[in-house]
Amino acid sequence: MRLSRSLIPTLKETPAEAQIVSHRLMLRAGLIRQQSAGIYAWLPAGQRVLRNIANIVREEQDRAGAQEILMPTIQAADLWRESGRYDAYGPEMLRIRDRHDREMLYGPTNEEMLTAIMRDSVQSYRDLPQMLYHIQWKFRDEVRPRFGVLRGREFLMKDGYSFDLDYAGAVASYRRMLLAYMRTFRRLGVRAIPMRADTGPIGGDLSHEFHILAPNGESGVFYDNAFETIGLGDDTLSYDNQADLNAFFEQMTSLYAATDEKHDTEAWNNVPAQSRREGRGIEVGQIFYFGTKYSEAMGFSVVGPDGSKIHPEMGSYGIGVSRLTGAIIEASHDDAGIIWPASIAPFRTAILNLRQGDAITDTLCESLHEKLGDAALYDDRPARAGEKFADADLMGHPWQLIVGPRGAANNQVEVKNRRSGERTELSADDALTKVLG
RNA sequence: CGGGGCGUGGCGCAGCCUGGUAGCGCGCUUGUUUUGGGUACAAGAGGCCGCCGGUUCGAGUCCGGCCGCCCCGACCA
Repeated sequence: MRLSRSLIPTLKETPAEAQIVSHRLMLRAGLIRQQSAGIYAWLPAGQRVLRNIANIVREEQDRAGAQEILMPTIQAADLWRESGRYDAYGPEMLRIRDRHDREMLYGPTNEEMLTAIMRDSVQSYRDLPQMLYHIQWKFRDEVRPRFGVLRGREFLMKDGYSFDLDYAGAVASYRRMLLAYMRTFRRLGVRAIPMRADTGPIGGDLSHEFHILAPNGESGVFYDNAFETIGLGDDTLSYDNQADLNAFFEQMTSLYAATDEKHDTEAWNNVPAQSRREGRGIEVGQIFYFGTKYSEAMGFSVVGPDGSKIHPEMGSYGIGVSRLTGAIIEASHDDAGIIWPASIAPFRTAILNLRQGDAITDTLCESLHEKLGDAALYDDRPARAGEKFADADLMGHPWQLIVGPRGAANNQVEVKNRRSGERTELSADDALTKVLG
């Protein structure tokens, strides 16, 4: 893509409303623009990041055997009356009336809807287990939206739901998702730590929050530093092997990790002092088991092999897709701007033409652009070198191909790695190889 | 929801106290210049001063109401 033809409006100065670094950088790098408090438009570069994150989430959900569906953003109030949550939910739910004065709402989540769908479609124990998910915009009318997309009112979310015949099945689904989540975060280029979370009235140990470590995190976190070195769901594990899933679950949950809310001083003291780590974390996902809460309340049952009625055991699995965008920036940036992990960067490579209008430089840049295709952003603006450097660093492309007239005359370009800052003079072909590798 | 603050060109801000033709920096346009980390000079374009009402000969400025946005706290993915 050519920068001269793109809507990527970078800003030299920080808009006054943005306080924390990810919000500032998202505005300055031209990823988003605010429309209302906690509601954002995603501009081309931002949309690419969002799409990249969503695609990785989708691929890992599919790999774990979940099926993608798509549910509406607008739901009928009556659905929520069935579970009793219409009255219980409070002012965070955005309630709307249509032209016929019917009560509707902009969904904050979809347990009711999916339970109703299952109720209408699944009658036999033979049809279970099932695991479904959707990636959808949701809305919670936060009292006080802030921190840009980290605490927005409208947000893009992956929500998954499992339906099993019994508790053992629900546990198996839960463990499967734990592995899927660790694989997802690993591919996103961040280290997320599963922390024991509040299970509320359900009880048990089947609720975990996934936190990315970042200085601006909303929660204080305590964890065993083994999480900084162990493999987090590598490919040797198989979803088809329950022993693998159990062992992985055991490994993830036996190490200490908790937010300040669930911090247990006694257990903490059992962690060797040199392994204790304290910091702050941003929650980017949560998984939990909630049993038959909705299947009972909404009358969803299947017939068992002996003719008995079984209310399926359910679990819910969320990942904040739009929130991850901000969270990853919080965890990966420097004074100059964003440092994108390659897997989700809007553009893997930027081509910086330092002498727009110079025939040799132009030709080399065009050729690089053609070979790299859509994964590259070609800065073909008639701007000064300094501006191009600053914008490229701000936007955070993992690689920069810096093409100036001196080098171009010898078919040489400079390759800069955004994260390490390392620069290398290479032939055009070698540069391409390096960037594509 | 309690407490605090702010709305003036695309962005950052001054002007308001003490009413009298709306300003600065950045960005934008054109030209010259410069040419590897936001160059210099010149000439331009661009503003229902958040909205409504009041006071006044006259309101960005004073008064009232409303709307929007931000920060701290409580709350929350």
